[in-house]
Amino acid sequence: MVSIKDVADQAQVAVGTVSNVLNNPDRVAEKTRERVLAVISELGFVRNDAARQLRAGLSRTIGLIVLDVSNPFFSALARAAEDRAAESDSTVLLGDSAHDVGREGRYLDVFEQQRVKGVLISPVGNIDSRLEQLSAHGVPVVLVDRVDPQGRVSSVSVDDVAGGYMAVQHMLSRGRRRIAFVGASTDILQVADRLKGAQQAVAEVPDAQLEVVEATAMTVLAGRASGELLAERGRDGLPDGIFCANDLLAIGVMQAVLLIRGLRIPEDLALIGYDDIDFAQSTVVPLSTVRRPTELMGRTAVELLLEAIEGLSPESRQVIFQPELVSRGSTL
Amino acid sequence: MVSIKDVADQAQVAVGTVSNVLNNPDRVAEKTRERVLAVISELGFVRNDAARQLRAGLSRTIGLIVLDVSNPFFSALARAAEDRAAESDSTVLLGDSAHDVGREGRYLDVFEQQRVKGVLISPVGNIDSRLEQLSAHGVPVVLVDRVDPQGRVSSVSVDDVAGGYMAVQHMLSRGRRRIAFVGASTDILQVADRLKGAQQAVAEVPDAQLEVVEATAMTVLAGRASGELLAERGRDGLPDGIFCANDLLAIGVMQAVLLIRGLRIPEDLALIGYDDIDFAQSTVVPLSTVRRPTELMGRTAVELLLEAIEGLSPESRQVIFQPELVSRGSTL
DNA sequence: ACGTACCAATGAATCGATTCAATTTATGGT
DNA sequence: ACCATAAATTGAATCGATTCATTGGTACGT
Repeated sequence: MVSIKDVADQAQVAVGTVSNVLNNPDRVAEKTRERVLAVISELGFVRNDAARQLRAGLSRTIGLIVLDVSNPFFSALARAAEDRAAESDSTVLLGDSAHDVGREGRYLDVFEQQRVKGVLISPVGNIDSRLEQLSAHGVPVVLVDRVDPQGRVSSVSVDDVAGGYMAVQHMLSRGRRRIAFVGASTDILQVADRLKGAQQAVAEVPDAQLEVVEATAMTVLAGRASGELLAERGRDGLPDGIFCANDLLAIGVMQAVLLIRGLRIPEDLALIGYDDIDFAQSTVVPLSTVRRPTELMGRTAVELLLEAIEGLSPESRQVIFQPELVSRGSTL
Repeated sequence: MVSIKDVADQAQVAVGTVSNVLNNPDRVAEKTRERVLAVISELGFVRNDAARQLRAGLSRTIGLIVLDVSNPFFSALARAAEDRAAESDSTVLLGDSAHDVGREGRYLDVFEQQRVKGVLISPVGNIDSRLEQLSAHGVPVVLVDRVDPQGRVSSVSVDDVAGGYMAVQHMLSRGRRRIAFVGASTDILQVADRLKGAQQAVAEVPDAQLEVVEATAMTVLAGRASGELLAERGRDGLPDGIFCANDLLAIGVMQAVLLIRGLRIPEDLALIGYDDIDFAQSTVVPLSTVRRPTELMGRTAVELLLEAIEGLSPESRQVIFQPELVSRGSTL
């Protein structure tokens, strides 16, 4: 394996000079620099990161742990984070906890051993003890899609109450009045917030009413079941607008309403989802939905982390983004 | 920052002993070991990976670069690879090239600098020059979902010809005879292979015929367009079985056929896709499809890499997996 | 010709864990 | 009690890049 020493010998300079060619090129005379660079590519020298960061005490790496890489929200966020990190000459190590506490823990261990500069994490469950440990070791943390109730660390998240509000307000503005909310258990914070927003919107319009339909899960199949349940009532008992807590549910509802009951969307029924997954624009009737500013969140998360690393702002910051309404055929 | 030296001082032993507690616990007397472990947790000592691997010359890390983390095929593969690597006390660094040569290159650079043990890669384009460089530096490589035509490195991939064959053979065995293949340009190797398999299956049945419909892309919308084109012909010109080169296309075809033309699946038309994406089982009529053994591929890729690292088998191995038919409602 | 800056280049010390030859301590047999 | 042997412990050397005080050169002004 080629080391800086080999390069130095071959180029007839001291190791310090080679190091300067790499890190402070302007301190080295042009002739020398060229000679060294020539030797570097001739020998195929590649910097040993371990030695660098042993000396430096810190790596140029940021750890990112997401709940599910295959979730488009997280993969897009990860990409944005990587791009932003690259701009600051850092690399992102991506870990997929797959909603598993054990995997999350293993990644945190690895990250600590690697002496990452900081950690971005969308935590599985309660990470209080982990937060303690990381901060005890001086590793900055930024929460993603979650706020720290105690405000110890910075976070980026989305205002789901506003998202729920804008979804329902959109249907109300289109003249719909009998609104149904379809979502899984409100134990899930995000679902509860979206419902809260929906309630606020309905409260502002005198003759509007909101009905809550609890689905068994946040899946297409659960949505289909809820859709059938609603459609069975016949024309009169039917709501004229349905807000689903995510796009998968909405797709299920659409399948039930359209195919199994032969109703028309949006004529008989307006429908809106949440998340703007890829599929939303490919449904039979393109699905209106609420989109989170994924890329901005990824970039901002990295920026908050860099701030924390550089100790610029000692106090933590909770950045909350506003979601965006995407209006498509299902609410025309 | 707590180092092994601090632990040694506090526990009144030599640094070598602390190291042995961590790496060769049975060489240390029980009493000493306990004392050292107590100090370790008391001081919150965390091994410095940089120092370890500087000394060792090699990390305990494997680099994995996939084309798209949000693709369920790759995310499942990545998870399996991580699990397998963990069993061998290694960690996987996951990089998402997002089909971008620049990103791929950046990851390879980082991996080289980090002195990863080896690299698993699903390459974006031609990586001949990269392969040269990596092998020149002695970094073992295993290709994923791609074979090296020159057989220099090991690989894991899927027999797409067999997959195409079993999809069409399945429909033939159900009595279908007028088969259509819907796929994007056969420039894509995978599409070409699946078509080849379809042709083989049809060739084995005297009165069966195969028609090729070229879609503009491998998406739901492109599938819908192709489906409408086919359905426009009316009953007589219609095939009685459609094989789509992936599930997205099949979902599009299903939308067109079912909703826009009011045909029945599978009565009027059998339909089968490829990939077994999550959505396949949630379509209105559950979609039959062909599944690749994703987890096995991930595990095997790691195993081939470990073999190459340990230099057990100097010659490369091309492992080709057989896909599996998943029969659902759309081909009953 | 001499002194003062300034620019380039040098190379020893450093980071922290591991390794291994050397040394100390413990154990058992007679 | 003594020696042989095994077990436990020690600590200096090592990995490779960076840093920085120091040295060697060059240019310029007087």
